[in-house]
Amino acid sequence: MWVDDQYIAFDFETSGTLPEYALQPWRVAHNQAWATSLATVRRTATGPIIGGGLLVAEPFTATARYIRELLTTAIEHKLTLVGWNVAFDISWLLAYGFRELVFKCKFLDGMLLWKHLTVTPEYDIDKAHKKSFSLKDAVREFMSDRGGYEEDIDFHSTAPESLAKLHKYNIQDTAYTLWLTRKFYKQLEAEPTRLKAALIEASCLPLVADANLRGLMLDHAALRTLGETLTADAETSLAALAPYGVTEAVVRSPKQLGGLMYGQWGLPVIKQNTSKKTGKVTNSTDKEVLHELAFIDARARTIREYREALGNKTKFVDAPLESINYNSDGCSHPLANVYSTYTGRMSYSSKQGKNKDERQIGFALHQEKRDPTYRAIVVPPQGYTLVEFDAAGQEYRWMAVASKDDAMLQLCLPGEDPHGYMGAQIAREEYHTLLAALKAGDPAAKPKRQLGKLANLSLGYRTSAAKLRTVARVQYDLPMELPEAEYIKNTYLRTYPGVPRYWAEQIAKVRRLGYAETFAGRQVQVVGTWSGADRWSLESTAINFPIQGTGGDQKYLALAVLRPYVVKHGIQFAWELHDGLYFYIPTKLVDKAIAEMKFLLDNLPYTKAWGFTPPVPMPWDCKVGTSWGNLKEVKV
DNA sequence: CTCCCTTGCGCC
DNA sequence: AAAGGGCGCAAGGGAG
Repeated sequence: MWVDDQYIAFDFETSGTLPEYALQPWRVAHNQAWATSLATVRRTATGPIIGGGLLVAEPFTATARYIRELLTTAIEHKLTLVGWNVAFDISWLLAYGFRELVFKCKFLDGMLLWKHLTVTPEYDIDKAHKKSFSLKDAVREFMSDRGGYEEDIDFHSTAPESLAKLHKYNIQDTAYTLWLTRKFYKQLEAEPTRLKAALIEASCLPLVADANLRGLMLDHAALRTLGETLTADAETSLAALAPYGVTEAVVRSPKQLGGLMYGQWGLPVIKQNTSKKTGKVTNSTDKEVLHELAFIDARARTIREYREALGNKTKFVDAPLESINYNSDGCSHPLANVYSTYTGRMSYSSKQGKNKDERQIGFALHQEKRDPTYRAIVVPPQGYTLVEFDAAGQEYRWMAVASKDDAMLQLCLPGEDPHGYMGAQIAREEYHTLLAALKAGDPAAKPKRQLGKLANLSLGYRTSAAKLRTVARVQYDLPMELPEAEYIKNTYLRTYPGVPRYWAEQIAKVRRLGYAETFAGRQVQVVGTWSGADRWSLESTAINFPIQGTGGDQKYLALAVLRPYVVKHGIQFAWELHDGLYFYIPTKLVDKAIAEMKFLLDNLPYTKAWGFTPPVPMPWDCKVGTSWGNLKEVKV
């Protein structure tokens, strides 16, 4: 239960040698950014206690004194530190050198609690305009009499009257944060499982703040090699295409490329895009189109290769290099955002600011290609080894749990091979015959399992046969035709009859309740016109949310359980990729640590944390390496 | 010129 | 009628 004197809210105001450096705490170490004000607020029976102070006029030791006072007070009195988007403020605590104390503290984020209460997926065309969860929006919505207090605040002035005003504003921010967090917390108390899911999630905040502050070390030689390869690839493609009127500008413009291919070359238009807003129809030049056109004109294949080389060079070589160049600490800082998708998953951003003012602080970490030559650019710091734990077959397993499908559940038991099973079904073979052939290295067996894997990964969410055919042809380069795709889809539905049953029952349930929930108790509001244009979208949310959302909750539970172990052994949380968690482990500790961490992960306290016991094991795989590109599976 | 929208595509 | 879901980033094109 919420008890006022167990919480203390805090908030930093920050600045730097450039205004935008105020958002980049890794510049503290280089005197390019600093905190200008720290405010702390507690509620007591006799009134609020306000702490902290103005920092910019103070010597550095005073800043440290205020921070130490906050953290030691919190630790001594077992207070939870409350903030708004608090991972940012935790990064500042860490930037000033208080790692040890920070990791002894509990944190809570009012913004995230608000999300837990209100998040709803966006359905309309206007997807870009998502609800804002800023403190100012919360104040406007819940404390309308206090609105406008943020007007005329200068975050960077050093004039005494401006500074006094800034600090007063900071105290207000902090007080509102505490009031709002308290309100949201009490609201969640009525639904204990939802509150618990939020509290487990909150446990990861200092780990995330630490990772955001530290950033990623990149291997310059690997970046150079990748850049040279992609530049050479692009030049080769361009040399082959230039005689036919292709230039870089043409390939980078769908409109110009369409004009060339369909106008001048006379290739057939096989797919069109219709704008949802204007209804305007354009000729598609996407990779599916190029894949199909390649059968009648080899130039289409080269165009696809050219466009890929250009795009990948920009995204995975130029952007990482630019971020290192920008940050001045030799690192790239893709920023992790907790609970930034409606299912609860994290996302990363690689830029701050918008349009002309954008700054390249990181790169598209979540989009890094799987190819080891791309992933090789990320390396652990000196003396550390990179270790990945990934939740084995995460979505397949949660789909098995959600659908209660007998065959799926059975295939989640130790020693089974779901893709081999599905492959055998498709090939009309006996499961164990295929397993034996796979084990014997029979060359005909592997493609059969591959097809099973494709079916298992693609068909769990109402994918059409046409879409399956496209994925098989374009992604896997399998010459599949529609009848075969239909056969595979039917085989899938026959093999796992619980899955279509789950679809129907889950849709009906969510439609009735108005919300969907994960096995951890995280919810999303799903309301709208179930009979209209939004129907498919609403239904898909109903089906998808428990699977993807539980995966997210599983990741937060894993981080919560690993946190004490990681802190105790000097291990650093590096980043996440939905079902994968990456750590830097001191190299001397690796053997012992991976065994112990895997044990913790394989035995996560689902029942205690969620009040739900998965009916099948939820194992984690472990990979170890000296870069993201050379991770090797380790059997622990 | 800036800003917004659309297309295209990378990962899970 | 038919339709996997979730994101973020790059680039051109067009509106103002």
